[in-house]
Amino acid sequence: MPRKTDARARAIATAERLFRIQGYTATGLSQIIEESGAPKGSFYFHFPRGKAQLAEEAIDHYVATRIAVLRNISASTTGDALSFVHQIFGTFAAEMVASDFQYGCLMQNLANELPALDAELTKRVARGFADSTEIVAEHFRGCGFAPARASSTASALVAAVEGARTIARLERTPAIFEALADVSALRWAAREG
Amino acid sequence: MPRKTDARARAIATAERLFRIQGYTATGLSQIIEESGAPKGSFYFHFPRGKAQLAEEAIDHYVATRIAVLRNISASTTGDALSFVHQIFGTFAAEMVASDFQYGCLMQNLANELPALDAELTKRVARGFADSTEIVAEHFRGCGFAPARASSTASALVAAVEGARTIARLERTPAIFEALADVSALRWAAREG
DNA sequence: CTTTTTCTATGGTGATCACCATAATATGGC
DNA sequence: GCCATATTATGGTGATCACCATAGAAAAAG
Repeated sequence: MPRKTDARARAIATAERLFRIQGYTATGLSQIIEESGAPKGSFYFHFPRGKAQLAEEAIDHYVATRIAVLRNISASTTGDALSFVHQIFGTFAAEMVASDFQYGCLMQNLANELPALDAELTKRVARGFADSTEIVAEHFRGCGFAPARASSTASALVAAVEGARTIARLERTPAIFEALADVSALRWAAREG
Repeated sequence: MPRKTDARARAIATAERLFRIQGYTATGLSQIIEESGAPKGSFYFHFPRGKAQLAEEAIDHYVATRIAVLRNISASTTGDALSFVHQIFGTFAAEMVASDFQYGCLMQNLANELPALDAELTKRVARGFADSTEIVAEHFRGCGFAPARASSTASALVAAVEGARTIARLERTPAIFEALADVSALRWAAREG
């Protein structure tokens, strides 16, 4: 008994988009249903646990995509920490420019509305950050960083990217990403020069 | 004709607290009125423009407090960039621990709900970030940094603090602040050692 | 005390919220 | 065509949302 419609997938994609732009609480189910073009009558058939379940599936998709991006960057800069960092900043900056600074990070948006989230959803957000950080740390270890330093640097990098997103949305310019790249470059230049 | 009640001030303080914990959209006026103990009948007397005005006054107060904190730290670490940075991370980490990781940054929470904000409120959020960054940049210039490098470093620091807040709330530990401090220390040690 | 201003109580507006019960309709396998 | 499952329409639930009109109470000024 295979699926016959794409209403479910479209609802998830629309939810991901709107949650990133507006946030979780500020986005009503009616808007998601309307903009996704999905039928209004079948929402609770596809998502019996309602809005929370929809958010879970949206963040699962978001995290998977983000991890894939990080893995790609890591693979293309093997052994080169500075290029890795620069490419991360560059990629996220480009994404923001492409969306005219409308899109935030879904994990961050959800994390800033923690009291509205149930335990399961909270767990997935935390896991998204942990998994992202681990991939970055793994790359740094591959550059010869000691494990502790690789972890610290990875955490710092992930935090910086999140903060940069917030500020870039507000200022509507990728300047903050360039500032972070500059500071990183200084750091490595200082170590080696 | 002096003020006779503190209902207004209490509403602002409660709004600031709840907006920091729950976000702007997720916090209803009814909750603010109830928790502040303010009379229900006089809200639109004190805040004729409603929720938006309340948020404006809340962020004005928040930004003023934050700027005062930054100035204090700057004054106590004159000419010492590393101590300045460490004390910033330490202070914000301590604030988060003290509130059991409940409080986010009001500027960041509002910035993540931009579509729900009117132009005036958006402007004040942006100004809060700009003013904070300028104070940090000023300190770095006082440490002998060239103006461009002082600005980049200040922007990067502010972004890192914002991202760290998000992650710290989620993980319920100040570890991310320590990671940032470690990375900063490495950076300066590399330059000087 | 009277007047003026400041503040609050009451009770509502329509809109939207997430959610759901019921029944009808598609669509597949047979 | 028949049956079982998958999907959708309809029409609602009570709750909460931000907001407001009106009137009354409290307090300062004269």
